[in-house]
Amino acid sequence: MLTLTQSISEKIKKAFRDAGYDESFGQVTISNRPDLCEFQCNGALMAAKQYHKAPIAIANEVAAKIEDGYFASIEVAAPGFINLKIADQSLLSYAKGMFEDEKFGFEPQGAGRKVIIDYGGANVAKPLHVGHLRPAIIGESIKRILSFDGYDAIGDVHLGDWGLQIGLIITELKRRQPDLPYYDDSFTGDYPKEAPFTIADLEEIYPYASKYSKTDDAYREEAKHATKLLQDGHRGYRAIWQHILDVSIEDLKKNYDNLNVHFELWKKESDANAYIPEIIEDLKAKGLAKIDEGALVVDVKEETDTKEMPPCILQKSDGAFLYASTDVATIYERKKLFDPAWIIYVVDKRQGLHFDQVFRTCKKGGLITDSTKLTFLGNGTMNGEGGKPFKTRDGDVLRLEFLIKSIVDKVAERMADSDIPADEKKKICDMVGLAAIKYGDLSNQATKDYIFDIDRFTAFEGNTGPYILYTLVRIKSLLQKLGVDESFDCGEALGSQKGVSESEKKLWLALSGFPDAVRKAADEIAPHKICTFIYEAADAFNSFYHDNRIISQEDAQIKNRWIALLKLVLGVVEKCVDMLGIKVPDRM
RNA sequence: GUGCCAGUAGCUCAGCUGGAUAGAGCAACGGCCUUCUAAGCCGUGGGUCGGGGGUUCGAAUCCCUUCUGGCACGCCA
Repeated sequence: MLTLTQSISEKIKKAFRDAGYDESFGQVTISNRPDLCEFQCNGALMAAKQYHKAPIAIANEVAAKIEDGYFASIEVAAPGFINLKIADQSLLSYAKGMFEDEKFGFEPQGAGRKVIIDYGGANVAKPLHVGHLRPAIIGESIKRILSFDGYDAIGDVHLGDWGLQIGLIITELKRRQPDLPYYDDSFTGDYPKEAPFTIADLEEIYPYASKYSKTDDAYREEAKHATKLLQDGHRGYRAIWQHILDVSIEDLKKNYDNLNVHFELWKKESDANAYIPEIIEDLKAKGLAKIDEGALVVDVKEETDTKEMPPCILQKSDGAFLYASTDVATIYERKKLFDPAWIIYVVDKRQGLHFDQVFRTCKKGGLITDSTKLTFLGNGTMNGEGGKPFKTRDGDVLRLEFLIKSIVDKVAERMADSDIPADEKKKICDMVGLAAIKYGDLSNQATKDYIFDIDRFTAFEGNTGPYILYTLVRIKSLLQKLGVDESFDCGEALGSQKGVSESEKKLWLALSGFPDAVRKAADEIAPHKICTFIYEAADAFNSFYHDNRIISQEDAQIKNRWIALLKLVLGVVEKCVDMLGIKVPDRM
């Protein structure tokens, strides 16, 4: 079905046509002057130039042609705006269509197309830290939005398991436990099933080794060498690597689960490793990959470049592969295994140049064709107070679980007086805390840096996740008190326009913007547009709620229409919140 | 040095494919709870949209320039 603005636009376009003008000027938008009208058309202003005519004259001619009955008022305002108010019955009739549609009037566009969203960025052997939060939250939301838009949306965690970090751990572990069989080249038996370390050990070993390698060149060289040996298939190192994977992935799954972030694919950089040699041979054969300063590189400069564009390095002078190699190979692998129409990377924006190089290499080398769109969605950084990077008091990166805990604790403080049983309350605090974090994050543009202020996010007033949840909980509670069940016929309840108040109409209008809002969010891969819609709907609902006593309403027709309204608010907003990856409690 | 991004109310952010009086939340101030959850609602004050040019009937939005801040620029990921 058409969205409300589309369907109004159709009528205005017809009027432009009937008045002898190009119908493209009939596009209608939601009014930016709600005091004057609900919808506006600026087409007469734009048509004035082409037809060499005063805009006001065009507007008047067009307004005279607009079909009567659908609108409550049609006004022309200087210098040439056409201002429209929709009639109650037209609006309710549109709302009826939303009820009857599985997606509330939203027309999916992605059917039959596969999109892979790469938004994990987690590394094995390293705990999730605050830097992992944004890609996880944004990526999960984009996946849900695109899935709603009909795409076959696949989230891939794409674990970092193949770089120097593993070499560092192997080296450090060797220093600490040199007698382990993994380091004995003459060992031919089976390696132990059990890892010689726990996740807690790894979380200590890696930072230590990383730090130490910066002060000791020989140590660093050894780690690089270990990385190379691992990639070349060193048996013992492969076994250690497998232990690291086993221990880490279990822990990561648990942590992502707690965030309500889920991946369809748990692929790893190493999975793409097998493709690297053939890709390199191919690129060499095509004359694209060349030795430069000892490294194997692909020149990715383009004539239109206005900036320096360093080549994409596929193989280091010591023969080892690196970040760019695995990313190129990953795209190749994805093309081969899934042939997606679209691959979206939700990764820190500081990696923009790297992905530019990788994408160009893939396109130049024919590893990917025009049938697969590549998008780099660089997310901005989450900063602490004063816009400075989020650190602990000691200056270390803050672990994600600590951040979440501090938010949930604040929520619990707020809920201390509630008489909800402790175990249920705990679950509610988790949900509300996560909603505070996610809504706070997603209501900002994904590509911009933003300030995460714990006190502000846990304040629970204004445009926040908890406010949204509170609103939904209110509605749930109302419907429960009203005893409304599935059999309630919303369509029939919309038959009467009796006594539609201003606040009620505003709420219907707000809800009718759902298809447009989701369309924009999907087309622009911009979850914050969903947040804007949610807030406007919640705001309109709370005004309506304040103005009208629903349960005690005696007129059955009005009461039933209000029940339908409640159901539509709940259905639409819950859908939106779900697209953000936020869960709604039954009470709070 | 080259390039990218940002600069909008005291604070945090929307708005940016040109349109009417630039919006919201927080903070400040003033109202509203014997009545469906006050984590709410209603209202007041607060902005030469970093500065300067230009294009246009019309610019926060497009172009140029300049200042400030952040980031990235060959063998880390």
